[in-house]
Amino acid sequence: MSHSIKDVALRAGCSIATVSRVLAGKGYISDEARQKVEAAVKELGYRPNRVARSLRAQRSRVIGLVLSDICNPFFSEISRAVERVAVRHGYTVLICNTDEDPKREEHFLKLLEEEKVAGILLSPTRASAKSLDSSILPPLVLFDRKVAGKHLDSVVIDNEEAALKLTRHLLAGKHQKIAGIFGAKSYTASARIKGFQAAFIGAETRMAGIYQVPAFEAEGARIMAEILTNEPLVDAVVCSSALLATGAYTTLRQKGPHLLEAGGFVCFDDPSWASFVEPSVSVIRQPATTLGEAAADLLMKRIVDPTRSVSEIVLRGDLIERGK
Amino acid sequence: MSHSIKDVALRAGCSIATVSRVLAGKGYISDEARQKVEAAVKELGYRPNRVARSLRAQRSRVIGLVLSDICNPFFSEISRAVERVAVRHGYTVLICNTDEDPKREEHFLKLLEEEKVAGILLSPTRASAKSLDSSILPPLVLFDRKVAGKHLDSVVIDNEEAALKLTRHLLAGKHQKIAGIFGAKSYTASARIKGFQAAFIGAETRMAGIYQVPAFEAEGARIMAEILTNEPLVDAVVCSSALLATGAYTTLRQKGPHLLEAGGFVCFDDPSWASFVEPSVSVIRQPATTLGEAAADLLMKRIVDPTRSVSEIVLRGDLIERGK
DNA sequence: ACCCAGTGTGTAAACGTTTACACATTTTGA
DNA sequence: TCAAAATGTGTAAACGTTTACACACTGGGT
Repeated sequence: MSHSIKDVALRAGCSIATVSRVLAGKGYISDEARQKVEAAVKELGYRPNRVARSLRAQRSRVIGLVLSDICNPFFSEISRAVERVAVRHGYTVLICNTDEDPKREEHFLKLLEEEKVAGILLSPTRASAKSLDSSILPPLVLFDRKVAGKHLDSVVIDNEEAALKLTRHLLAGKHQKIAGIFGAKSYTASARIKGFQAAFIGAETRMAGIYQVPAFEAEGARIMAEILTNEPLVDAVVCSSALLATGAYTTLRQKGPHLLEAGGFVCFDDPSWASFVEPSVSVIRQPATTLGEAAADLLMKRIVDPTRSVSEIVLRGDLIERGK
Repeated sequence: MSHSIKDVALRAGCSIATVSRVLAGKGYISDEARQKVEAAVKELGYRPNRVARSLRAQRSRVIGLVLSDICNPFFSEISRAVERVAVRHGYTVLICNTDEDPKREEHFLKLLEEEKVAGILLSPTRASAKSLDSSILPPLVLFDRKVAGKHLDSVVIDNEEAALKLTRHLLAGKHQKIAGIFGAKSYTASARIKGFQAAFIGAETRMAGIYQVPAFEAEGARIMAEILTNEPLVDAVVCSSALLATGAYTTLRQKGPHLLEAGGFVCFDDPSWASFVEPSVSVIRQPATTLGEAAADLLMKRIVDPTRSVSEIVLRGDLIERGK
């Protein structure tokens, strides 16, 4: 068993209040007491118990990060940024994978409340409105996605604009029929679909189907194969995330290289290979690190001042034009 | 403020002990009491305070995951597996990025001890031996890397054997001079270097330099360019991680396509593009999910029974032969 | 000589649980 | 019929902090 503040007090020959004050560095302390306490702390290798601290303070130095898939490079980049900012402010990060499942999301939000975390960063699933008002939650900042009808701190990317930009870029080529592959269930996907559709207004190129599948590589590969057989006239594809794009690209390499050679493939998220395949593929690069940092910063501010006015930050994706 | 067990007791017309017993489901409780308590819990929307629980129990339902970079796909796959297992056992995961910095590692280990986590999963940096015995740590399982001279639970991959296998595969081709790019500072890197070197014993092909750099994409690109200019005779490269490989590959696309065309590039970690570039590249696929699950399982067992005998699990990497 | 502000320290309550112990009542078994 | 065991409940202590409050002492200004 490790030592408690009592042991330190005993050793330093003072009361636990004095020890606590020395540790916290506030209140009046004589030099003599300070030195004795510091010596005792060192000798015993005393480390304060954060659980006790949290209980007393009614708030811990932990923040919760609730996201749908830490293996998605977009989210892992965000996690990294969040962790950095948190550590800089003396917080640690509790990570929760929802897999886009509202049940799991609700479970985690409750859990985090029970853990008395100082704040929560959440990229909500479609159906999360309910879980949000059902209980008294700690300070909360949304990232990547918003919740309809809720006025909350948030940091998102203008997905509609980005998808519009990306699709228009494709439209500038001479493709006849463009299909779109998007993630299922997410706010993000809907926004991108809107932008995708908007790009066709007044354009000659015809839009083919809009496909929504769970955001995994295998799903991207599967749906791409399906499109290739069901809609043989499709000669261009917009892909809504690195994971889906990687899967779709693999399929295209095998079963639709003509499409790739004609530059008919673009996607979100700048996967590493996009720059070195031939021809290289144009992408929307999402500022994931900036997003993660902004969201974490916002949360820190919200924790310090719960009454501050709501911030809704919108970032823009960058179109990186490639294609040989 | 949310409700406490006291409020529930008041509402249910019993003592807090009874409420606690109903919630824990142990001890003798009458049906009447149980129903009243359950009703009160529901009406008040009561949720237990885990911080108080942890303080009382001297152990929380949180485990710490200490790794060097969550953006590294190898580690993010592990994180995901760990999180899954943890949640299944009713735990949450506190994530800590060390960036291979022993100072940060030491800081996090102390922090996790202060948080009274139930256990720790650690992929140690080179210099972590000290921080490991300096304090009384919670149950600990090492993953991906071991610590020399310590007999601790661990799950690692046989990196020497894997590197040997991978290099031999390259040796079967007709390359003249093979360079190796490895991560810096890590136990893993040393083991892979050993295997790399061992492959040349009795072989005709000459080994060129062994390069060690921090495991980031940009570093891989940089060092690859350096090799190309400093050792123009190098006609094959072994790369020690997906991150380094992606960087190195990008450079090679531009400045050394002949090397790629001759199949002179192999790496660890099966990055997504390895299968669809031309010619496709052979890799060692590391069983990251298996590793993460095994490590988390081991930790769960260690938490339940601190006296059980130490397990050192060694997994094998799979050589995936590609190349056109 | 007295008061007040500024220092320095200790005591004890509080945070929300779990649980050992005590006590009361009921059931069981001889 | 009575002891022992089983059942049900409450009281209070403990976990390790922080901090309000009380108290004591110092020194300076009147």
